[in-house]
Amino acid sequence: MYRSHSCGELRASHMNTEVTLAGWVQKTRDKGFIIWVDLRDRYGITQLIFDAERTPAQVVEKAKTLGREFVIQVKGHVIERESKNTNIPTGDIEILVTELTILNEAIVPPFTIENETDGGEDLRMKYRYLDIRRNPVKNNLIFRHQVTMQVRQYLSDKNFIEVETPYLIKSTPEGARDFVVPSRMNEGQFYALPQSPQTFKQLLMVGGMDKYFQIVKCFRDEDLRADRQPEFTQIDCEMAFVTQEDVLTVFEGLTRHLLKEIKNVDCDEFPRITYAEAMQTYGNDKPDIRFGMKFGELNKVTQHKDFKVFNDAELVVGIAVPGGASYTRKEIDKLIEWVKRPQVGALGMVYVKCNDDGSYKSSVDKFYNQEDLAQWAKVTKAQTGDLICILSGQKNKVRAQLSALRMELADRLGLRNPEEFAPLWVVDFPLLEWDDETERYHAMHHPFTSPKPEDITLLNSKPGEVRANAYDLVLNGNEIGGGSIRIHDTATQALMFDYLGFTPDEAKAQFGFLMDAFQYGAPPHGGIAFGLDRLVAILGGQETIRDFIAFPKNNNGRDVMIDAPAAIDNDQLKELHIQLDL
RNA sequence: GGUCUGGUAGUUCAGUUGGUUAGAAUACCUGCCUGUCACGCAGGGGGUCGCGGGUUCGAGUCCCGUCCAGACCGCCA
Repeated sequence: MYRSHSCGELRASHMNTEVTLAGWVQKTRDKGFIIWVDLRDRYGITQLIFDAERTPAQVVEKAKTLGREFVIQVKGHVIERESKNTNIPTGDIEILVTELTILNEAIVPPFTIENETDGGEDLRMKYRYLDIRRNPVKNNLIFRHQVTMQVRQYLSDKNFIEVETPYLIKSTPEGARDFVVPSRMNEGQFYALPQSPQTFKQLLMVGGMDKYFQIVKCFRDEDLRADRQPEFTQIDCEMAFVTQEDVLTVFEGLTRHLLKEIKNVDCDEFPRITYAEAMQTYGNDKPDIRFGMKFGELNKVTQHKDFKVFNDAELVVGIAVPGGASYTRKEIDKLIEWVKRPQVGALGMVYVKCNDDGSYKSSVDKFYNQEDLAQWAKVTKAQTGDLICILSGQKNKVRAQLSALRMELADRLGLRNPEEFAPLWVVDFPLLEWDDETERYHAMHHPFTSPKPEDITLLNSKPGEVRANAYDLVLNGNEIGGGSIRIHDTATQALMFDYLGFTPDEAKAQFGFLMDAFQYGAPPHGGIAFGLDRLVAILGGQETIRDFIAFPKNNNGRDVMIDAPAAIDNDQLKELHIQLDL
């Protein structure tokens, strides 16, 4: 045994006992007559003392050679500190060392192993094993473990069983780009890594495993973001013999359980809004409802004047910014510049100051009088002291732009408190989505999502208006889960594939196994998948998922620590029958 | 594929209209210090200013290209 106790557990009650500790040297403080060493492990820090009067001389000499991150083992007695440190749990005691063993020396680390490190992002990623020694990253990984344990606990208690599905599967053209793995034994053929275990969990339903879940890696070869990694983890769930209501109930329960167990937050029943409402009210299908600033559509109250910009616009829509009337002209100009950036893409912004004296001052006073502006304030629910920001143009674009502005302003106003949690369901997503590039409809969720029965007749006339039995769970402006009731009969599935532009042969080649399975008694089923990395990050109060992943990839999908991806040698390529064309 | 921001000591950063020997903090090394815990004090070492080209008497600074990192748009059923 290298140690009798951890570096986090000794207290005054252990006084005078002999202990053996092992860990890393966090810091040495050499006062000449006494050397203190902070010894660190996963559990905490314990202060060691090497005292010229009480410690053997050769031990003191050895202590003088210790550097940061040396791995050492010490034997000694727990003694009371003369001056205590109330900042750490072990602050009442220290270890008077009698034996010191250097288990391994360490070169000077490239950044400090402290809560507030001096290391930048890329350096920390390159030496991630050192970064993990720091409390913020270490605690995030422990936090993630606690969340996954609670998920397993809850679902297992509800009679779900965890089943593993394969990682080497078949590529499909729908959806994200696949990561692809060449097969040595099958010349010229490739596996694909799953974007999700979707078809397998449906086949498990056909197999009678009526409540399934899996905490599973998924892979998508798309560009990264702060909240997107090429390999990520889903809590993947599916149930048979359920309606949408059943699924929402179970997973609202799971989410409530996690908020209670992990954050000690009690939630009321989650609000539900339709996709159409979300788009109209927040310009976004994953609204952050911790704050207001709801959209007010102003077409009716802006027409019939000479302001051509608004008259010609498909949508004129505004939000009331709390306290914004006090912004200076310069601040508002900056805001206008912000919405005109290419990332947002607005052509301009009209604003109205709701002055304290009840009057209004707008950038379009030339066209609108005080009564008009009062109407606008009413529609956007602007109060005295607010600033109304108005964008106009093509409906979908304007909604996206104003949504971006709403989120930005909320950030600036501190309305997005990471310790506040506002979950909601967004339901009734459209089944299909028009894609300008390919000039056809795509499945908005995936091709196995069932249309609402009452909307099926619209498939031929107004395909864009067909609603699906699809839903997202949204938390603080992030989609943390999404799912649907699936198609479970061959005929409807064939109809969907036909609609999505598959010929019967293509559908058979790619999803024949699923269509076949449906012929052998597929139960009605549906499910949901949560993005675990994102969920954990949000519960942990952060926007970026990287520090909740032990070994994440950088912006370009690289692991800078192991330097992957990398070229492989010609023998390997030859064995795989692959020729590079670079 | 695109937009924006950044790249200067081990590290985090400052560096004025282009002008002497490129600075600070921290880390590191040496010495001192009778209770430290962000210890303190004194001293020291440490730089291809990402890379390549250009403008100029002169470039960390200006221009072009390129690489790297981060955020975002496209993309992510």
